[in-house]
Amino acid sequence: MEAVLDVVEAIPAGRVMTYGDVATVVGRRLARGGPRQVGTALREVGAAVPWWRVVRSSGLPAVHKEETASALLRVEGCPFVDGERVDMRRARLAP
DNA sequence: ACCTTGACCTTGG
DNA sequence: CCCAAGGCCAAGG
Repeated sequence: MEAVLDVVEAIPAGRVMTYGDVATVVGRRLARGGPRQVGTALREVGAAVPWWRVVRSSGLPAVHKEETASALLRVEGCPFVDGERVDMRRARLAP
């Protein structure tokens, strides 16, 4: 869980990573519950980490604060498509 | 100890 | 592209 936060903090502005990717990078050892636990961890820590740089595999931001998230991402210069989904091909940080 | 919930993912219609 | 089903597992009641 500690590792998860590190990874998220390491995401550069304007880039994003999916929950699944984070779980993969961290490894099954620490991200035991897969993507779900990543989300849970972020919820616990609150605004201490740039959680808005973590999006779903579909490219849409997290469900509860999608407005805020997309806004912040736009400010950071993250590429979008259709005006809402993140352009994964460019913004996705390689695992 | 059991049950429910949930910032999700993948696969198959 | 949209929907449903199954899997995953930590936390909280």
